[in-house]
Amino acid sequence: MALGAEWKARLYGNDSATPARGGRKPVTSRAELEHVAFDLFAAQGFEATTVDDIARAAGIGRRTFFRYFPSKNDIPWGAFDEQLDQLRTDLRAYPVDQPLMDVVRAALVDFNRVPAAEVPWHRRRMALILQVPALQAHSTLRYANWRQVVAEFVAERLDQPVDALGPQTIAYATLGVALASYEQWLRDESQDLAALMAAAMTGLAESFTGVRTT
Amino acid sequence: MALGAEWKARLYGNDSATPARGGRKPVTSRAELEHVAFDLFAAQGFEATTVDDIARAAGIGRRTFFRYFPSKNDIPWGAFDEQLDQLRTDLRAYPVDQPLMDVVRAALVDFNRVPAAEVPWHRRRMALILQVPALQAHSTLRYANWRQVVAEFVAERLDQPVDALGPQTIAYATLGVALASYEQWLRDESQDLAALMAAAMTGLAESFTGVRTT
DNA sequence: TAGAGTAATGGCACTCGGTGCCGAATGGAA
DNA sequence: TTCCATTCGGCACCGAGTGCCATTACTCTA
Repeated sequence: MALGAEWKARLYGNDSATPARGGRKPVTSRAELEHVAFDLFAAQGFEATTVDDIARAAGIGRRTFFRYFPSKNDIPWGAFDEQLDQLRTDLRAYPVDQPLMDVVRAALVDFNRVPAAEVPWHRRRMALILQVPALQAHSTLRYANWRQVVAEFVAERLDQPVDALGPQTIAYATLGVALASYEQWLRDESQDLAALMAAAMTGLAESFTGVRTT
Repeated sequence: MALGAEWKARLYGNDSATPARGGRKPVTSRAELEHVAFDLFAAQGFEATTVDDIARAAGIGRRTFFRYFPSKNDIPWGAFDEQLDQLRTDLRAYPVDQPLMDVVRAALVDFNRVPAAEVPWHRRRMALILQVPALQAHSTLRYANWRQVVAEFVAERLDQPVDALGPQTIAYATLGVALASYEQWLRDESQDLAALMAAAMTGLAESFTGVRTT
């Protein structure tokens, strides 16, 4: 379950400067398998689609499927971990005098911005992740890395250890904001994801007004 | 995975006024199995312990185990869903003029109060849930019910639909506060869980001060 | 052009969680 | 004792995931 280190090297590209001298060429790609799988999911549902089905539809062996994805549950996640590096960078690109939660909110919104052309695809992806129980569960493990990135940034700003209560709480809460927003976004096509996230964040802030902070 | 309706009836007690006329007596109990399982988990770890191991150690058939727990992942959860009814009640026991987030915070703290005698047990339970990847993942599904209870209460107070952005965001964020607090609590024996939750909540509130709420 | 080396493939067998089925065992009530 | 309800647990089966390993396909070099 806990996506080993080999995978990071294996899954997320050729790691730039890999010589890759010889050897047989991969017969397919993560992207292609993802596509094949999504079609099947749409047709028969996630649970009802077996890895065998996917492999057969893609013309590869079942065993080979598991060389492209560590698990069936990972199919919808694409190159998520790669994007985390971007988030890490983005968070630090904001001026240091900008209030902490403003930065977090802005970065959250940015992180989840997708090109208009990919919106329908992204919807399907997120619908799977947020609505299929097995994927809901699995996603927790993926979110952990995301939270870690946020927590690291907050920890720096607050000059606290990463695993201290403050940074961790904020990271968890921010994730909550994101998830609540996504659920809303999936419910209503016409809503703008970025706007929802901003609204959720400020809404949460508002709900705390009047709470004693000492 | 999605714990069916039969289970609610089956797992969580005799449902008070059940006549239970005749029939063979259960040969064991959830509590006993939980105990046997925890011993094995402590000895060999969660992953390394198979359902067969547990059944054998408890002197029951493997098939029977699954009549007591819907899955291996559910072992540490005890009677969680029962407690939710308590939370639901508690939230409404606070005066209506008490600020929303104060009530949520107080209820959160109350919900997680455990008798001193059970603290060591609770620690082991939560250590499993929060640290074993498979259980981390599975717990998401259990938390959903918890969030629902909080969201319902918030929705009433704000006079919004349960699935609106506000209630959902607050429910998610509150869950985050709880999880961050638990992680902290597990890290340091000497900390008081209730105090950590209160601190996390007010800390989150503080972090929002200065955020524009319009 | 014939290797030699390298990397991906995919079949096989296996483990483990989880389920449907069904006969056997158990205990209360008539 | 008989009937009924309920639990037990074996059996067969499914699907995800893994270790092993021979095979295939590709590149580079002698």
